[in-house]
Amino acid sequence: MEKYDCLKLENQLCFPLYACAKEIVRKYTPHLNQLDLTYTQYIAMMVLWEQEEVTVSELGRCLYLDSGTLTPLLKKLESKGLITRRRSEADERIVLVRITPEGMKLRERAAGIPPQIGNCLNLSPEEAKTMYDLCYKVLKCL
Amino acid sequence: MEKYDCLKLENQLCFPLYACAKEIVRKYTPHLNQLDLTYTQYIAMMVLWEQEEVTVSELGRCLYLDSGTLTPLLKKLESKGLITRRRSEADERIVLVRITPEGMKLRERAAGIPPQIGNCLNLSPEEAKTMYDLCYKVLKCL
DNA sequence: TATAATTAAATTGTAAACAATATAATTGAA
DNA sequence: TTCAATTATATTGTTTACAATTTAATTATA
Repeated sequence: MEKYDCLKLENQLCFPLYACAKEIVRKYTPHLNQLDLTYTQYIAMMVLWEQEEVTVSELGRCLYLDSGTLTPLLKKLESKGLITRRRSEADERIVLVRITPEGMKLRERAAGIPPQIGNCLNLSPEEAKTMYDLCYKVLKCL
Repeated sequence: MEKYDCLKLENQLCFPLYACAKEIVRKYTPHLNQLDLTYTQYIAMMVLWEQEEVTVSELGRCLYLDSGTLTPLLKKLESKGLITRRRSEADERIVLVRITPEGMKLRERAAGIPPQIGNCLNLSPEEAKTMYDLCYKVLKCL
């Protein structure tokens, strides 16, 4: 065990994780292009397909993103007519993000995507589950 | 099993992977700031600490990055004096990236970082190994 | 009640990422 | 040999990401 072994790319856990995430997102891209969505826009829509209205900060907690990322992204989704943004009347600091009927319609077409990605990952259901659990274990303790 | 279940964030494998990679990179940031490196610059340096000279495309294959990302990044590292860039004489299309003594010096300080990250991941060595293997399994089949 | 502290979003600035395209050098085929 | 394909890198344009800061609203405290 040499002094600098821990600096070898092949001994890193973070690097394959980083590369893997990046490459899977790239796999999504051609499918998402058909919906005119980027990956980040897509996961934001996922939250809204489940929950008609959320605040920007709730969305940020769900997606591990901050307002610096979300504000321009949400403006983009708004300009496409998929969501609306309005200040809460009860607390003017809060912006409420709501999905539009147009946005809800996309769900149908989006539902075809995950199975197609799943198929090309080459993992057994057990392996996928293991990976899923390990990711959340890391995320929980940051 | 409902029609849209596959669109729930909690049923995605890609999302936790994406979030996990992002959050770990964020963990690196304060340590890398002390070396005046970003994460991507850091993994590029990792390749060069192992291999004194590489072409841009070799580096891209190692890191799963293309010239659109690497060119500006390498110019940055060059401006910091950590690497040099020059065209190959045998084939003028190729750019050779070489680490400088200055760049080599950084290795010493960088060696302290991986252990600190490892400690806060909350994974057993076996879990880390499993995750590592699964990432590479996915990467291999893209 | 006045003011300090906190909170929520937005803004600014920098870097990363990549598709698409451009440029230039090299290789291959007619 | 000439010109078409290929290869390597660079450039352009868009989006992502985030730290740091700003603005505005709300809450807590003196």
